[in-house]
Amino acid sequence: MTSIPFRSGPDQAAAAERSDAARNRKRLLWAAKELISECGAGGLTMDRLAERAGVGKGTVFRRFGSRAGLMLALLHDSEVDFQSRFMFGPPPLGPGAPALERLVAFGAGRIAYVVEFGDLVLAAEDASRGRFDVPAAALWHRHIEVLLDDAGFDADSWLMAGSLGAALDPERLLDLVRRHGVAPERLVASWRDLVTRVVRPA
Amino acid sequence: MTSIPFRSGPDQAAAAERSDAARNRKRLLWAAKELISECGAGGLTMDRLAERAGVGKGTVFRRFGSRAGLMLALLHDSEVDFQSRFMFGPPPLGPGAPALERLVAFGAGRIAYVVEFGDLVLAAEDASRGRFDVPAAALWHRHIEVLLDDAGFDADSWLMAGSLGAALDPERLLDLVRRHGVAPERLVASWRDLVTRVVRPA
DNA sequence: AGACTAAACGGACTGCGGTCCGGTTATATT
DNA sequence: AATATAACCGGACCGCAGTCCGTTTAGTCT
Repeated sequence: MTSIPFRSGPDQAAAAERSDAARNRKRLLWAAKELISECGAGGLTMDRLAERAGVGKGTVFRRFGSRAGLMLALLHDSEVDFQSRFMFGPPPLGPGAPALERLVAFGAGRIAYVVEFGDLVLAAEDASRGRFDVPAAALWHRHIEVLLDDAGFDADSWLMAGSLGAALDPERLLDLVRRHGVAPERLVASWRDLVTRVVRPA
Repeated sequence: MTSIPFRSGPDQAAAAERSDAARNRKRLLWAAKELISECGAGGLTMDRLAERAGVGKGTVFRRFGSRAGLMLALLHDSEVDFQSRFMFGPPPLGPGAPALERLVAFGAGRIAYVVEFGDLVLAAEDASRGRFDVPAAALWHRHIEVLLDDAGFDADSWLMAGSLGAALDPERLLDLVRRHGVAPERLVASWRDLVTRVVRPA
Protein backbone atom coordinates (compact mmCIF):
# COMPACT_ATOMS: atom_id res chain seq x y z
CA MET A 1 0.00 0.00 0.00
CA THR A 2 1.28 3.48 0.61
CA SER A 3 4.96 3.22 1.37
CA ILE A 4 5.60 4.61 4.82
CA PRO A 5 9.20 5.12 5.86
CA PHE A 6 8.84 3.20 9.09
CA ARG A 7 7.29 -0.18 9.78
CA SER A 8 3.85 0.12 11.16
CA GLY A 9 2.01 -3.17 10.99
CA PRO A 10 1.54 -4.22 14.60
CA ASP A 11 2.80 -7.72 13.84
CA GLN A 12 4.57 -7.93 10.50
CA ALA A 13 7.64 -5.78 11.17
CA ALA A 14 9.76 -8.85 10.38
CA ALA A 15 13.46 -8.77 9.74
CA ALA A 16 14.64 -5.20 10.01
CA GLU A 17 13.83 -3.71 13.39
CA ARG A 18 15.58 -4.32 16.64
CA SER A 19 13.45 -5.48 19.52
CA ASP A 20 14.07 -2.43 21.67
CA ALA A 21 13.08 -0.23 18.76
CA ALA A 22 9.82 -2.12 18.35
CA ARG A 23 9.13 -1.93 22.05
CA ASN A 24 9.70 1.80 22.09
CA ARG A 25 7.53 2.36 19.06
CA LYS A 26 4.69 0.60 20.79
CA ARG A 27 5.24 2.60 23.94
CA LEU A 28 5.27 5.83 21.98
CA LEU A 29 2.12 5.15 20.02
CA TRP A 30 0.36 4.06 23.17
CA ALA A 31 1.48 7.12 25.08
CA ALA A 32 0.48 9.35 22.18
CA LYS A 33 -3.06 8.01 22.12
CA GLU A 34 -3.23 8.41 25.85
CA LEU A 35 -2.05 12.00 25.77
CA ILE A 36 -4.39 12.91 22.95
CA SER A 37 -7.39 11.49 24.72
CA GLU A 38 -6.40 13.47 27.80
CA CYS A 39 -5.35 16.81 26.38
CA GLY A 40 -6.50 16.76 22.77
CA ALA A 41 -4.17 16.68 19.80
CA GLY A 42 -2.99 20.19 20.52
CA GLY A 43 -1.80 19.21 23.97
CA LEU A 44 0.57 16.63 22.65
CA THR A 45 4.10 17.99 22.62
CA MET A 46 7.11 15.98 21.69
CA ASP A 47 8.73 16.51 25.08
CA ARG A 48 5.69 15.38 26.97
CA LEU A 49 5.34 12.39 24.72
CA ALA A 50 8.93 11.36 25.28
CA GLU A 51 8.58 11.73 29.01
CA ARG A 52 5.30 9.85 29.16
CA ALA A 53 6.66 7.00 27.06
CA GLY A 54 9.82 6.90 29.15
CA VAL A 55 12.19 7.40 26.24
CA GLY A 56 14.50 10.18 25.14
CA LYS A 57 13.37 12.91 22.83
CA GLY A 58 15.81 11.82 20.16
CA THR A 59 14.05 8.49 19.99
CA VAL A 60 10.74 10.11 19.20
CA PHE A 61 12.21 11.91 16.24
CA ARG A 62 14.15 8.88 15.10
CA ARG A 63 10.88 6.96 14.92
CA PHE A 64 8.56 9.49 13.37
CA GLY A 65 10.73 12.18 11.88
CA SER A 66 8.47 15.01 12.95
CA ARG A 67 5.30 15.80 14.78
CA ALA A 68 3.39 15.49 11.52
CA GLY A 69 4.95 12.08 10.95
CA LEU A 70 3.71 10.95 14.32
CA MET A 71 0.19 12.10 13.51
CA LEU A 72 0.40 10.29 10.19
CA ALA A 73 1.41 7.13 12.02
CA LEU A 74 -1.54 7.47 14.36
CA LEU A 75 -3.87 7.88 11.41
CA HIS A 76 -2.25 5.12 9.40
CA ASP A 77 -4.72 2.38 10.17
CA SER A 78 -7.87 4.35 9.46
CA GLU A 79 -6.22 5.84 6.43
CA VAL A 80 -5.46 2.45 4.98
CA ASP A 81 -8.98 1.39 5.77
CA PHE A 82 -10.48 4.30 3.88
CA GLN A 83 -8.15 3.75 0.97
CA SER A 84 -9.07 0.12 0.60
CA ARG A 85 -12.74 1.00 0.81
CA PHE A 86 -12.66 3.32 -2.15
CA MET A 87 -10.25 1.17 -4.13
CA PHE A 88 -11.56 -2.31 -3.51
CA GLY A 89 -14.73 -2.02 -1.45
CA PRO A 90 -18.37 -2.23 -2.47
CA PRO A 91 -20.00 0.43 -4.66
CA PRO A 92 -20.81 3.22 -4.81
CA LEU A 93 -17.51 4.04 -3.08
CA GLY A 94 -15.65 1.16 -4.62
CA PRO A 95 -15.59 -0.01 -8.24
CA GLY A 96 -18.82 -1.02 -9.92
CA ALA A 97 -20.82 2.19 -9.75
CA PRO A 98 -20.90 4.96 -12.39
CA ALA A 99 -17.94 7.31 -12.10
CA LEU A 100 -20.02 10.27 -11.01
CA GLU A 101 -21.60 8.35 -8.18
CA ARG A 102 -18.21 7.15 -7.05
CA LEU A 103 -16.96 10.71 -7.09
CA VAL A 104 -19.86 11.79 -4.90
CA ALA A 105 -19.30 8.90 -2.54
CA PHE A 106 -15.60 9.65 -2.33
CA GLY A 107 -16.26 13.20 -1.23
CA ALA A 108 -18.82 12.08 1.30
CA GLY A 109 -16.40 9.52 2.71
CA ARG A 110 -13.62 12.02 2.94
CA ILE A 111 -15.83 14.55 4.67
CA ALA A 112 -16.89 11.98 7.24
CA TYR A 113 -13.27 10.99 7.76
CA VAL A 114 -12.13 14.55 8.33
CA VAL A 115 -14.97 15.29 10.70
CA GLU A 116 -14.19 12.17 12.69
CA PHE A 117 -10.44 12.64 13.05
CA GLY A 118 -10.37 16.44 12.93
CA ASP A 119 -7.40 17.57 14.96
CA LEU A 120 -5.25 14.64 14.01
CA VAL A 121 -5.71 15.30 10.32
CA LEU A 122 -4.91 18.95 10.84
CA ALA A 123 -1.77 18.21 12.79
CA ALA A 124 -0.68 15.68 10.21
CA GLU A 125 -0.81 18.30 7.48
CA ASP A 126 1.65 20.63 9.11
CA ALA A 127 4.65 18.83 7.72
CA SER A 128 6.52 22.09 7.15
CA ARG A 129 7.12 21.84 3.46
CA GLY A 130 3.72 21.16 2.17
CA ARG A 131 0.78 18.95 2.73
CA PHE A 132 1.35 17.56 -0.74
CA ASP A 133 3.96 15.11 0.45
CA VAL A 134 1.42 13.15 2.43
CA PRO A 135 1.66 9.92 0.48
CA ALA A 136 -2.08 9.41 0.60
CA ALA A 137 -2.71 12.76 -1.05
CA ALA A 138 -1.19 11.57 -4.30
CA LEU A 139 -3.50 8.60 -4.20
CA TRP A 140 -6.64 10.66 -3.73
CA HIS A 141 -5.56 13.01 -6.46
CA ARG A 142 -5.02 10.16 -8.88
CA HIS A 143 -8.28 8.57 -7.87
CA ILE A 144 -10.26 11.72 -8.62
CA GLU A 145 -8.42 12.14 -11.90
CA VAL A 146 -9.26 8.62 -13.03
CA LEU A 147 -12.90 9.03 -12.06
CA LEU A 148 -13.07 12.29 -13.98
CA ASP A 149 -11.72 10.57 -17.06
CA ASP A 150 -14.15 7.69 -16.59
CA ALA A 151 -16.98 10.14 -16.37
CA GLY A 152 -16.04 11.51 -19.77
CA PHE A 153 -14.36 14.69 -18.56
CA ASP A 154 -12.63 16.07 -21.62
CA ALA A 155 -10.28 18.78 -20.41
CA ASP A 156 -7.26 19.02 -18.08
CA SER A 157 -8.35 16.32 -15.64
CA TRP A 158 -5.10 16.42 -13.68
CA LEU A 159 -5.49 20.05 -12.71
CA MET A 160 -9.23 19.69 -12.26
CA ALA A 161 -8.66 16.81 -9.88
CA GLY A 162 -6.47 19.10 -7.81
CA SER A 163 -9.09 21.83 -7.79
CA LEU A 164 -11.77 19.42 -6.65
CA GLY A 165 -9.44 17.99 -4.04
CA ALA A 166 -8.87 21.48 -2.70
CA ALA A 167 -12.57 21.73 -1.98
CA LEU A 168 -12.09 18.83 0.42
CA ASP A 169 -9.20 20.48 2.23
CA PRO A 170 -9.45 19.45 5.90
CA GLU A 171 -8.72 22.89 7.25
CA ARG A 172 -11.57 24.34 5.25
CA LEU A 173 -13.99 21.54 6.08
CA LEU A 174 -13.29 21.73 9.77
CA ASP A 175 -13.54 25.49 9.78
CA LEU A 176 -16.96 25.24 8.18
CA VAL A 177 -18.18 22.58 10.56
CA ARG A 178 -16.69 23.90 13.77
CA ARG A 179 -16.74 27.65 13.44
CA HIS A 180 -19.66 28.14 11.10
CA GLY A 181 -21.77 25.24 12.30
CA VAL A 182 -22.31 23.89 8.82
CA ALA A 183 -23.81 20.40 8.90
CA PRO A 184 -21.71 17.73 7.19
CA GLU A 185 -24.72 16.78 5.06
CA ARG A 186 -24.74 20.25 3.63
CA LEU A 187 -21.09 19.87 2.74
CA VAL A 188 -21.85 16.61 1.01
CA ALA A 189 -24.70 18.22 -0.90
CA SER A 190 -22.45 21.02 -2.06
CA TRP A 191 -19.77 18.54 -3.10
CA ARG A 192 -22.35 16.57 -5.09
CA ASP A 193 -23.43 19.75 -6.77
CA LEU A 194 -19.88 20.68 -7.60
CA VAL A 195 -18.79 17.40 -9.13
CA THR A 196 -22.07 17.00 -10.98
CA ARG A 197 -21.65 20.35 -12.65
CA VAL A 198 -18.01 19.75 -13.45
CA VAL A 199 -18.64 16.38 -15.03
CA ARG A 200 -21.88 17.25 -16.80
CA PRO A 201 -21.40 17.23 -20.59
CA ALA A 202 -21.68 20.49 -22.50
CA MET B 1 -11.36 49.39 3.16
CA THR B 2 -10.45 46.21 4.99
CA SER B 3 -10.13 47.15 8.60
CA ILE B 4 -6.59 46.48 9.73
CA PRO B 5 -5.90 46.69 13.46
CA PHE B 6 -2.97 49.06 13.09
CA ARG B 7 -2.62 52.24 11.09
CA SER B 8 -0.88 51.65 7.84
CA GLY B 9 -1.36 54.53 5.47
CA PRO B 10 2.08 56.12 5.10
CA ASP B 11 0.67 59.57 5.72
CA GLN B 12 -2.80 59.49 7.22
CA ALA B 13 -2.03 58.00 10.64
CA ALA B 14 -3.43 61.22 12.13
CA ALA B 15 -4.35 61.62 15.77
CA ALA B 16 -3.67 58.36 17.52
CA GLU B 17 -0.05 57.34 17.20
CA ARG B 18 2.87 58.71 19.08
CA SER B 19 5.71 60.02 16.99
CA ASP B 20 8.25 57.48 18.23
CA ALA B 21 5.82 54.71 17.42
CA ALA B 22 5.41 55.99 13.89
CA ARG B 23 9.14 56.29 13.47
CA ASN B 24 9.68 52.74 14.64
CA ARG B 25 6.98 51.39 12.37
CA LYS B 26 8.68 52.98 9.42
CA ARG B 27 12.04 51.58 10.49
CA LEU B 28 10.57 48.13 10.91
CA LEU B 29 8.86 48.03 7.53
CA TRP B 30 11.96 49.33 5.87
CA ALA B 31 14.19 46.80 7.61
CA ALA B 32 11.75 44.01 6.76
CA LYS B 33 11.84 44.79 3.06
CA GLU B 34 15.60 44.97 3.25
CA LEU B 35 15.90 41.61 4.97
CA ILE B 36 13.49 39.93 2.58
CA SER B 37 15.35 41.18 -0.45
CA GLU B 38 18.57 39.88 1.08
CA CYS B 39 17.53 36.54 2.53
CA GLY B 40 14.09 35.85 1.13
CA ALA B 41 10.94 35.81 3.17
CA GLY B 42 12.03 32.65 4.95
CA GLY B 43 15.18 34.33 6.21
CA LEU B 44 13.26 37.00 8.05
CA THR B 45 13.08 36.17 11.73
CA MET B 46 11.55 38.43 14.31
CA ASP B 47 14.81 38.69 16.26
CA ARG B 48 16.82 39.63 13.22
CA LEU B 49 14.21 42.15 12.22
CA ALA B 50 14.27 43.76 15.65
CA GLU B 51 18.04 43.93 15.64
CA ARG B 52 18.23 45.32 12.12
CA ALA B 53 15.63 47.96 12.85
CA GLY B 54 17.37 48.85 16.08
CA VAL B 55 14.36 48.26 18.28
CA GLY B 56 13.44 45.71 20.93
CA LYS B 57 11.67 42.52 20.07
CA GLY B 58 8.63 43.52 22.08
CA THR B 59 8.17 46.51 19.80
CA VAL B 60 7.94 44.31 16.75
CA PHE B 61 5.13 42.30 18.25
CA ARG B 62 3.41 45.36 19.60
CA ARG B 63 3.28 46.75 16.07
CA PHE B 64 2.31 43.69 14.07
CA GLY B 65 1.03 41.15 16.54
CA SER B 66 2.71 38.22 14.85
CA ARG B 67 4.91 37.25 12.00
CA ALA B 68 1.84 36.75 9.83
CA GLY B 69 0.64 40.22 10.76
CA LEU B 70 3.92 41.66 9.60
CA MET B 71 3.63 39.91 6.26
CA LEU B 72 0.09 41.16 5.93
CA ALA B 73 1.31 44.69 6.55
CA LEU B 74 3.97 44.28 3.87
CA LEU B 75 1.35 43.07 1.42
CA HIS B 76 -1.20 45.67 2.42
CA ASP B 77 -0.60 48.11 -0.39
CA SER B 78 -0.69 45.60 -3.22
CA GLU B 79 -3.63 43.88 -1.58
CA VAL B 80 -5.63 47.07 -1.50
CA ASP B 81 -4.64 47.72 -5.07
CA PHE B 82 -5.93 44.34 -6.21
CA GLN B 83 -9.10 44.76 -4.24
CA SER B 84 -9.91 48.10 -5.74
CA ARG B 85 -9.20 46.75 -9.21
CA PHE B 86 -11.78 44.01 -8.97
CA MET B 87 -14.28 46.15 -7.10
CA PHE B 88 -14.06 49.47 -8.91
CA GLY B 89 -11.66 49.04 -11.82
CA PRO B 90 -12.36 48.56 -15.51
CA PRO B 91 -13.96 45.37 -16.84
CA PRO B 92 -13.60 42.49 -17.21
CA LEU B 93 -12.12 42.46 -13.70
CA GLY B 94 -14.25 45.30 -12.45
CA PRO B 95 -17.97 45.87 -12.85
CA GLY B 96 -19.45 46.11 -16.32
CA ALA B 97 -18.63 42.71 -17.77
CA PRO B 98 -20.81 39.59 -17.58
CA ALA B 99 -20.46 37.77 -14.28
CA LEU B 100 -18.75 34.73 -15.76
CA GLU B 101 -16.10 36.85 -17.42
CA ARG B 102 -15.51 38.69 -14.19
CA LEU B 103 -15.14 35.39 -12.40
CA VAL B 104 -12.54 34.26 -14.90
CA ALA B 105 -10.71 37.54 -14.63
CA PHE B 106 -10.76 37.39 -10.87
CA GLY B 107 -9.09 33.99 -10.85
CA ALA B 108 -6.51 35.13 -13.37
CA GLY B 109 -5.75 38.19 -11.30
CA ARG B 110 -5.43 36.20 -8.13
CA ILE B 111 -3.13 33.68 -9.78
CA ALA B 112 -0.89 36.45 -11.04
CA TYR B 113 -0.87 38.03 -7.59
CA VAL B 114 0.10 34.81 -5.85
CA VAL B 115 2.82 34.05 -8.35
CA GLU B 116 4.24 37.54 -7.93
CA PHE B 117 4.29 37.69 -4.15
CA GLY B 118 4.72 33.97 -3.47
CA ASP B 119 6.61 33.65 -0.23
CA LEU B 120 5.01 36.67 1.34
CA VAL B 121 1.52 35.37 0.74
CA LEU B 122 2.48 32.01 2.16
CA ALA B 123 3.99 33.52 5.26
CA ALA B 124 0.96 35.75 5.74
CA GLU B 125 -1.32 32.74 5.81
CA ASP B 126 0.40 31.08 8.73
CA ALA B 127 -1.53 33.09 11.30
CA SER B 128 -1.73 30.12 13.63
CA ARG B 129 -5.46 29.75 13.87
CA GLY B 130 -6.50 29.71 10.31
CA ARG B 131 -6.04 31.55 7.11
CA PHE B 132 -9.71 32.42 7.23
CA ASP B 133 -9.14 35.40 9.48
CA VAL B 134 -7.24 37.24 6.81
CA PRO B 135 -9.67 40.10 6.39
CA ALA B 136 -9.27 40.08 2.64
CA ALA B 137 -10.33 36.45 2.42
CA ALA B 138 -13.84 37.29 3.47
CA LEU B 139 -13.96 39.88 0.74
CA TRP B 140 -12.88 37.46 -2.00
CA HIS B 141 -15.33 34.91 -0.76
CA ARG B 142 -18.17 37.38 -0.87
CA HIS B 143 -17.08 38.62 -4.25
CA ILE B 144 -17.17 35.15 -5.75
CA GLU B 145 -20.51 34.48 -4.13
CA VAL B 146 -22.05 37.60 -5.60
CA LEU B 147 -20.68 36.84 -9.04
CA LEU B 148 -22.09 33.32 -8.84
CA ASP B 149 -25.50 34.71 -8.03
CA ASP B 150 -25.22 37.25 -10.83
CA ALA B 151 -24.35 34.47 -13.21
CA GLY B 152 -27.58 32.74 -12.31
CA PHE B 153 -26.11 30.07 -10.08
CA ASP B 154 -29.10 28.50 -8.40
CA ALA B 155 -27.74 26.38 -5.55
CA ASP B 156 -25.72 26.96 -2.36
CA SER B 157 -23.62 29.81 -3.68
CA TRP B 158 -22.00 30.50 -0.32
CA LEU B 159 -20.45 27.05 -0.05
CA MET B 160 -19.71 26.94 -3.75
CA ALA B 161 -17.84 30.21 -3.46
CA GLY B 162 -15.69 28.61 -0.80
CA SER B 163 -15.00 25.57 -2.94
CA LEU B 164 -13.97 27.72 -5.86
CA GLY B 165 -11.84 29.87 -3.60
CA ALA B 166 -10.08 26.75 -2.38
CA ALA B 167 -8.96 26.09 -5.94
CA LEU B 168 -7.07 29.38 -5.73
CA ASP B 169 -5.32 28.49 -2.48
CA PRO B 170 -1.84 30.05 -2.62
CA GLU B 171 -0.09 27.00 -1.25
CA ARG B 172 -1.57 24.85 -3.96
CA LEU B 173 -0.93 27.35 -6.73
CA LEU B 174 2.67 27.87 -5.73
CA ASP B 175 3.26 24.15 -5.37
CA LEU B 176 1.98 23.63 -8.91
CA VAL B 177 4.05 26.44 -10.36
CA ARG B 178 7.26 25.89 -8.45
CA ARG B 179 7.48 22.16 -7.91
CA HIS B 180 5.56 20.88 -10.89
CA GLY B 181 6.52 23.57 -13.34
CA VAL B 182 2.96 24.29 -14.34
CA ALA B 183 2.68 27.48 -16.36
CA PRO B 184 0.40 30.12 -14.85
CA GLU B 185 -1.55 30.27 -18.13
CA ARG B 186 -2.45 26.65 -17.70
CA LEU B 187 -3.74 27.42 -14.23
CA VAL B 188 -5.84 30.22 -15.64
CA ALA B 189 -7.19 27.91 -18.34
CA SER B 190 -8.16 25.33 -15.77
CA TRP B 191 -9.81 27.96 -13.62
CA ARG B 192 -11.79 29.22 -16.60
CA ASP B 193 -12.87 25.68 -17.31
CA LEU B 194 -13.90 25.15 -13.70
CA VAL B 195 -16.01 28.27 -13.29
CA THR B 196 -17.56 27.89 -16.71
CA ARG B 197 -18.75 24.40 -15.89
CA VAL B 198 -20.00 25.40 -12.47
CA VAL B 199 -21.98 28.34 -13.75
CA ARG B 200 -23.27 26.74 -16.94
CA PRO B 201 -27.05 26.25 -16.77
CA ALA B 202 -28.46 22.73 -16.67
C1' DA C 1 31.10 -17.50 25.62
C1' DG C 2 33.43 -13.39 23.90
C1' DA C 3 34.16 -9.88 20.74
C1' DC C 4 32.52 -6.85 17.16
C1' DT C 5 29.51 -3.57 14.85
C1' DA C 6 25.71 -1.27 13.36
C1' DA C 7 21.78 0.44 15.16
C1' DA C 8 19.27 2.68 18.68
C1' DC C 9 19.33 5.62 22.68
C1' DG C 10 18.87 10.00 25.43
C1' DG C 11 19.18 14.51 26.79
C1' DA C 12 21.68 18.81 26.23
C1' DC C 13 21.44 22.26 22.73
C1' DT C 14 19.74 25.56 19.04
C1' DG C 15 16.66 28.82 16.89
C1' DC C 16 12.20 30.09 16.50
C1' DG C 17 7.67 32.67 17.56
C1' DG C 18 5.54 34.77 21.14
C1' DT C 19 4.83 36.81 26.12
C1' DC C 20 5.72 39.77 30.15
C1' DC C 21 6.71 43.46 32.95
C1' DG C 22 9.60 47.11 35.01
C1' DG C 23 11.48 51.26 33.16
C1' DT C 24 11.05 55.27 29.84
C1' DT C 25 9.10 59.04 27.19
C1' DA C 26 5.81 61.74 24.43
C1' DT C 27 1.99 64.45 25.03
C1' DA C 28 -1.87 66.82 27.38
C1' DT C 29 -3.15 69.61 31.30
C1' DT C 30 -2.65 73.19 34.75
C1' DA D 1 7.44 74.87 33.65
C1' DA D 2 5.96 71.24 36.42
C1' DT D 3 3.04 67.32 36.72
C1' DA D 4 0.41 63.43 35.47
C1' DT D 5 -0.62 59.51 32.66
C1' DA D 6 -1.10 56.58 29.08
C1' DA D 7 1.30 54.69 25.61
C1' DC D 8 5.52 52.86 24.32
C1' DC D 9 10.00 50.52 24.79
C1' DG D 10 13.28 46.66 25.36
C1' DG D 11 15.18 42.42 26.31
C1' DA D 12 14.90 38.55 29.58
C1' DC D 13 12.05 34.74 29.47
C1' DC D 14 9.01 30.60 27.98
C1' DG D 15 7.60 26.48 25.44
C1' DC D 16 8.04 24.47 21.25
C1' DA D 17 9.98 21.49 17.19
C1' DG D 18 13.90 19.73 15.65
C1' DT D 19 19.28 18.52 15.78
C1' DC D 20 23.64 16.53 17.43
C1' DC D 21 26.72 13.48 19.24
C1' DG D 22 28.77 10.68 22.89
C1' DT D 23 27.09 6.35 24.99
C1' DT D 24 24.73 1.95 25.27
C1' DT D 25 22.96 -2.29 23.55
C1' DA D 26 20.90 -5.97 20.51
C1' DG D 27 22.12 -9.17 17.20
C1' DT D 28 25.89 -11.69 14.80
C1' DC D 29 30.00 -13.99 13.84
C1' DT D 30 33.87 -16.97 15.41
